[in-house]
Amino acid sequence: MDHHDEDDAHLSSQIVEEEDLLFDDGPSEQPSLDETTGNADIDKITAQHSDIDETLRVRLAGPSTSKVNYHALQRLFTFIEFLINYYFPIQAGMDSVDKAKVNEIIYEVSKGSSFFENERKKDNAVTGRINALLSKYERIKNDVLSEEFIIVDNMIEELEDERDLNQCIVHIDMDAFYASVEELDQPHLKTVPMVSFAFQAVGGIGMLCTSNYEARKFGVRSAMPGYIALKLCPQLKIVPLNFSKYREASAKVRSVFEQYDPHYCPMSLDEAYLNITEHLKTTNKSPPEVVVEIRDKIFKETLLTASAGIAANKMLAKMCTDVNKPNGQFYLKSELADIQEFINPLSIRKIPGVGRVTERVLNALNVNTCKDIYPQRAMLYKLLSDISFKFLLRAHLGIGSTSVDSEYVRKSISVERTFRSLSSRTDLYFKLKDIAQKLAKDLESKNLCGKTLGLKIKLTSFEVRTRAKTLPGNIYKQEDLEKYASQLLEKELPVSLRLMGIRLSSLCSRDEIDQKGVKRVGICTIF
DNA sequence: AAGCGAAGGACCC
DNA sequence: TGCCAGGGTCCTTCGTGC
Repeated sequence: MDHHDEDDAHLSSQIVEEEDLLFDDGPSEQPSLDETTGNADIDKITAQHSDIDETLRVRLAGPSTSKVNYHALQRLFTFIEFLINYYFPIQAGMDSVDKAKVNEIIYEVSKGSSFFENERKKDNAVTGRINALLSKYERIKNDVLSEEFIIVDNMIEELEDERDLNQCIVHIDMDAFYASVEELDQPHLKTVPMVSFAFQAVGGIGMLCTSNYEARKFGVRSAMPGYIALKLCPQLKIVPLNFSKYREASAKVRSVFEQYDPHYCPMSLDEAYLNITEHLKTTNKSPPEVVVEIRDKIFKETLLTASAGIAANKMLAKMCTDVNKPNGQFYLKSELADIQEFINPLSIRKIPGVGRVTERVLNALNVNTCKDIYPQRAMLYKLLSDISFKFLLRAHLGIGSTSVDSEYVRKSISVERTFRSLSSRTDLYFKLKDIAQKLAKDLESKNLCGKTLGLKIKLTSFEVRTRAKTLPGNIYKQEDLEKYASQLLEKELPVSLRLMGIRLSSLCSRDEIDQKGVKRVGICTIF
């Protein structure tokens, strides 16, 4: 019916509804021990408490020399950070959890697995990146950088021109959406730890997609493998996913959004941005009053609660949603002073787009909160790429996009599947055929074809490889997908895989091409 | 010199 | 027993070829 329906196909494929917070602070944050402890073997950490305590005492005593070895300091820092996370992790929604025990269990269960080893490898790579940055930093840290300060300050002036304080943007996020929908149908689930699952690719109960608040008390979260969740909470009630129900609930929620902003932008089944500037002109209500009204309507329609953030742009609105979650909202006035006051104390991790890795990198450069960006701006300008630096600067200034619209242009389409480890040629090609078939079906339903074909494989070791080939013309048929993907796979053999995927990009509508797969170009576009 | 394709990652939901 | 998804976007780096 309305333009939003077209998005449903891609949005409904979204499985995980929440951020994967737990594992961020788990064993993937592998420490690299400093020279005194020899190597980076995490297994020794629990076994060497006395050594660790010694190191910890040294660290807590502060730097005793004026000459700082940043290389060693970084390793030490990572290590201490790991220790703190390991024993006292800060995790949202886990106030009543025995955090140490949770991480202990996760660590014990994951230890030694291929996944774990791969995470360790990735983490070491990040540490290498950080060390490279730090040695660059070492070279410039005593420079005055007056030129850079001037450049950056000019940049800030330019960015200020982008600032638009005249829009009222709302970010709305449903609370524990899938779990809450399940609780509507089965009220007894409200009082017990419960999760929904999907992906039984490799047997067992697969990956969790949502958890209710009871389950979170045990440290159980979405995007956690089921067997770990059961270790954390043996009485965990597991229910199957029921997408049609979530879509139904989502449609009701969206009908409310529609009333306040016909161009609202859905980000997933349970999340959307609205621009209520126009709506505000039709009422005497203040922005927060309007949002209360929206959330009330959502509740009346669905019996589900939502949280919201109200601010001058999308970035700020999203950050505001976090403040009073669940079932709450936060209004950030569109005044420069209020925005600065709000942004400054926040951890850089709260910036949408700053994840686990970027946080580590920035922390290593002494940037922990958004406030820290400003005094370090000249150094950051020298160390980071132009794009990354401007991204950070915008975040610090609280400048973000105010464009809310539901237009969505797909750039790529793909299908990937995980399975039990496979290595025989026959098995591999059989899987490839299956995946090509699924992709061909999706292409059919969306009337798309594309020119660049990509193969993705994940080895049994969890190493991921992607191979791509841009073809002379557009393809969409299963046989073609299979043919070109096979050529790419052939070069990788022999391998033992746990995942295969095919992606098609450089897309265009099938209506726009002739029989040879060549895109038709309108004559008038040439002249 | 600019542009593009390919490969690898970070991040988001 | 057995051991961590899938669908996207965007950025960075590198290499080749006009």
